[in-house]
Amino acid sequence: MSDLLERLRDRGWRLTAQRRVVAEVLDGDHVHYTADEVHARASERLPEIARATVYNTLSELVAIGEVIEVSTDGRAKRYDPNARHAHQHLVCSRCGTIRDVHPSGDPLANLPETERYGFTIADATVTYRGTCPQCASA
Amino acid sequence: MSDLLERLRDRGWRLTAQRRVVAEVLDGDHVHYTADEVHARASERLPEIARATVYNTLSELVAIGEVIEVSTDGRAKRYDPNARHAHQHLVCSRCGTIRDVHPSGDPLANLPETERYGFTIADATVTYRGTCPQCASA
DNA sequence: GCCTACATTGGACATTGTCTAAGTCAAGAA
DNA sequence: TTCTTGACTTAGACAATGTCCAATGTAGGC
Repeated sequence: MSDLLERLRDRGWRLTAQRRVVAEVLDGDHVHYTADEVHARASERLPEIARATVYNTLSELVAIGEVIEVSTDGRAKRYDPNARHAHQHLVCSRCGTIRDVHPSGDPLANLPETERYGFTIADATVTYRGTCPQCASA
Repeated sequence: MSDLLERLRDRGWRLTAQRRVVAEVLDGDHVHYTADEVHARASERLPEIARATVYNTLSELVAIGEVIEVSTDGRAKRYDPNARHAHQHLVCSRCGTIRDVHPSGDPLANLPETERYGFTIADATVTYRGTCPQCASA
């Protein structure tokens, strides 16, 4: 099934029930959950899973680049399993939901050398903010 | 001195010592402080200022658009007093410091209608991430 | 099937931010 | 100037999110 699990095994990860469940939760849907939402969904399948384990697993997935950590507001971070395709985010200012979008152009090209101040720049993220259709009609 | 205070008075704000100090801290420097850093610096001039007051004042300044709230990582929000000139941010992944930068082009123009999913888009922010010279040499 | 290093657990703790009730004070009125 | 009043501030409790640790459990190699 999930080739995410394959890749984890290739990295020498022990495949525990907990990690499997967390990976499945992330894999299953295209919404970007908070750590607590992942925990809630994982608990449905594996009721005794600890919050700390979810946090650990998510951090590890982020560290190896399988998942991207997104913090759009000052609230909880959200976890984006779609790390394999470059994309940006569209955020609803009211409810906080996030959609993946694919703008054209490369933002890095828009930052001239004189505006880099000696930084070694690794990447650029673009966040579009607005109101989603559901919140607009509510 | 600060015409920020002028503008606040024009809006009917009561000019208390606390608000004055918070405005001065933001005005003084071009670094983007966290709320606690603002509180620490404000305390130097007005030792009895409460944390809640700093939070209140910052929120109010954000609400009226004098200050921008920036959350680049999942940690504390930072407050950017440079709200009057459009700009983006360059963030050091290691130490978290933020610099204002002015890229060319308009990111909004790069998001085609088919990628807007019915959202009413208000604005776009670009965050460049990398390593600052200080962290690179350390 | 046994071992053992790695993973999980549960709960204490840390950080950041919010709320409230009681006291204080800026600024307009007299 | 002094008075009055409603907006502002305070201290501390509380909430949300995230981190850490010692004890316990278990995946996978032998």
